Amino acid sequence: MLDAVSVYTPGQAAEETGFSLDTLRYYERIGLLEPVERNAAGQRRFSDEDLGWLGMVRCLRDTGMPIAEMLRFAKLVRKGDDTINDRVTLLEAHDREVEAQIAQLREKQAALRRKIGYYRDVLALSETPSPCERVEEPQPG
Amino acid sequence: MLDAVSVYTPGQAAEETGFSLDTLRYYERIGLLEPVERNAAGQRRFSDEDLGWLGMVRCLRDTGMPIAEMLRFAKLVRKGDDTINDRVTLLEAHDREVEAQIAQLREKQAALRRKIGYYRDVLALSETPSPCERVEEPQPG
DNA sequence: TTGCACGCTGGAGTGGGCTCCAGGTCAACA
DNA sequence: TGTTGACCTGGAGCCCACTCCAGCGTGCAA
Repeated sequence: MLDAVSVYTPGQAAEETGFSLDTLRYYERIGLLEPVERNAAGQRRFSDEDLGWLGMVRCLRDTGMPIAEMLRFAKLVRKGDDTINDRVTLLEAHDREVEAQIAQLREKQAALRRKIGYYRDVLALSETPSPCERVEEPQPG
Repeated sequence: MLDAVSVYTPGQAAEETGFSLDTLRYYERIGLLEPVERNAAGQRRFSDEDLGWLGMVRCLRDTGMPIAEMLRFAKLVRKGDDTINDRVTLLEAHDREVEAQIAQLREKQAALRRKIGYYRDVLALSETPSPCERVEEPQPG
């Protein structure tokens, strides 16, 4: 397979990853991103590998992993293939947390919808006043 | 229906709602919670209504609504029944955001699981070395 | 009558995750 | 030759949502 190795300016990297320039620099500063290659003028040139890793970071970040834990994962990756077991353990734990997060969102969303339904009933009754109907429980808010 | 009106100490309210004492005081301070009743000694006594509202707050907070927006909602609630339409609008918008959040989590979770699967394949191959199998794409991390 | 638990206040501090800024370099174009 | 525009650095600042603290009051039980 012919690996077309590309190189990206900071602006392009930001565009591709959705992280801001400042965030990319910040990630490099704290070691979440390994020191990025530079051109003669000292400007960053991101590689495909960098972008791949940033994709992973985005995935973890968007699922709520704190930076401290991403750093732990990054260290494992850098340590080499011996750490794959540990990486799986870490990612599986995270997967379970994501699952829990979704479950909790669904649950609260259901409550939210009940509330909306309650308000709708109130509105329906006030539009068509008929003394026989009644919305059961008064609700907070 | 016989409303057994209860009253709760700050400690009990914290217990019931899962918010810390400091958070309850903070919410009152910023106006997310209306000024709570006091006993002769000036200590807070939370009502069932307070707890009900705090339940709503917990639901909104746990689904990621920022405090500023909860304050907007709180103001509508205080303004009275004329605002029920606005409240529905606000909550429906929030419901859509929750939906989007869940969708995004599911999507990223799928990527996460592909990654875990990839690692598992790598592990399986290194345990049972057989040169015919190959894990397709090298992955970042 | 003292000791402890619980609560009060105003204000300062914290932690996470960026975000902004001044002052500078460099390359390309008009 | 001058002016953009993209990028550099170190360090300060910001926002959110709490969290902690000193110093104080109250009420009950041993």
